[in-house]
Amino acid sequence: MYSQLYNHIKKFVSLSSGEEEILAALLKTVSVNKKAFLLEQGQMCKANYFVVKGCIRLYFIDIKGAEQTTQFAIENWWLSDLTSFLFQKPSEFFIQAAETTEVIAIAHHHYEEMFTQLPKLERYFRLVLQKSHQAAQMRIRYLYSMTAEERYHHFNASFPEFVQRIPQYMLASYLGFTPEFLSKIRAKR
Amino acid sequence: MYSQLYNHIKKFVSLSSGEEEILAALLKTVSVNKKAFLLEQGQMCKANYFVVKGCIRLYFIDIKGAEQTTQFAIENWWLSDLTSFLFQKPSEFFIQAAETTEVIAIAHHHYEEMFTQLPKLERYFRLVLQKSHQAAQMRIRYLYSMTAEERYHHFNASFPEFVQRIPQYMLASYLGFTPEFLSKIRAKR
DNA sequence: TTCTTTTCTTAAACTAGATTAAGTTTTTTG
DNA sequence: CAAAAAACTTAATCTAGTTTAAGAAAAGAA
Repeated sequence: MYSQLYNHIKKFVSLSSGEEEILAALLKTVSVNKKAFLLEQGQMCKANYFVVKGCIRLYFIDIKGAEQTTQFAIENWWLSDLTSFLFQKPSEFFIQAAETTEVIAIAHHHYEEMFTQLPKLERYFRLVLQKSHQAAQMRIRYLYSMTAEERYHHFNASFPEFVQRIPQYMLASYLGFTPEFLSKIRAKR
Repeated sequence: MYSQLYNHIKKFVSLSSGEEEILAALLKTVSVNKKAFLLEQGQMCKANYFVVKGCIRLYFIDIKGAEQTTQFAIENWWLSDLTSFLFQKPSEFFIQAAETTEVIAIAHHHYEEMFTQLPKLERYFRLVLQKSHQAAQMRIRYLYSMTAEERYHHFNASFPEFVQRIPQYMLASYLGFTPEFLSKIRAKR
């Protein structure tokens, strides 16, 4: 059922089958069709999501009405609007499936309980968040040091299979430029 | 000695005086003069730093030779180049004191030991990292939705005292534009 | 297969912000 | 204190990337 998550956790901390059961009681599998939403602007972010299969993205709509993708999560990554999730404040973001996606959700009302019942997951999430923070530091570095064109080529070289999976307009907004400009870059080849 | 850090930890988890002693054995206080470095490009990031008093910044030097500040830490914040710190890889960043600063350092060779000896600190760092991740999500949102001028006014309104503490060229690079452009914005008042 | 919707492309006009360069003010240091 | 160094300003010129608008191609749906 949740074996993919268990395996991910086991890369970082041990987990007995008794503990798996305790955890299972707090989890829920959710299937999201392509383009469907796990979170919409104005709602409280109900859960922290672990992607089992597929791809989800965090985005918002800017003043001009354009979608700005700020994060993607694929297999074995967690994604949530933490500000909204942790404090149950209305979100400024959407979380949408970029492909038909299956996620495991840990709901807000189970989140602290999870750590009380399974304190070793503090370590797991500490390590997961450490990795996210590392990624964020690199992300900002790239945004501040590369031109739009360099960011595209770099991303494309780093994640060629992923680039194939998502529409270009999502990638363009993630890399911080317009779809039109992405077309221009691609036309140069 | 380390009471400011203990107090910060106690906001999140309990800490007995016995545990304080265990922790103290792994920590070190470092004083850094204004403009001095805790980390230079090419070195391994030796520690994770908790700012007791003052201000440190994480920056790199871009292809054009300009300093790009990607993060600041002031009182009661942690800062490190996580990629370099965790994996002891040569860093692409500098960590420099923006003011004469006092930090508490947890060295790389003590970091995992700290969690073994004091597992409850897993929770403390999980919560600290959660907050950092939240801040990173907001940061990206602002970078993607506001103009340079809006980012300046927003930051200025949010952290007026902090803006007074640092040179404008550091703030400009943190907000993602040039010092010349910042002057231009300020001249509009 | 056709129709509809979504995604991608092209190109001309435009602009936010960078660059360059010189001068001014402030801070630091001997 | 004077001199040097660091930080800030101003303004003209320039450019990377946006905007607008229209059409083409690809993907879904029926």
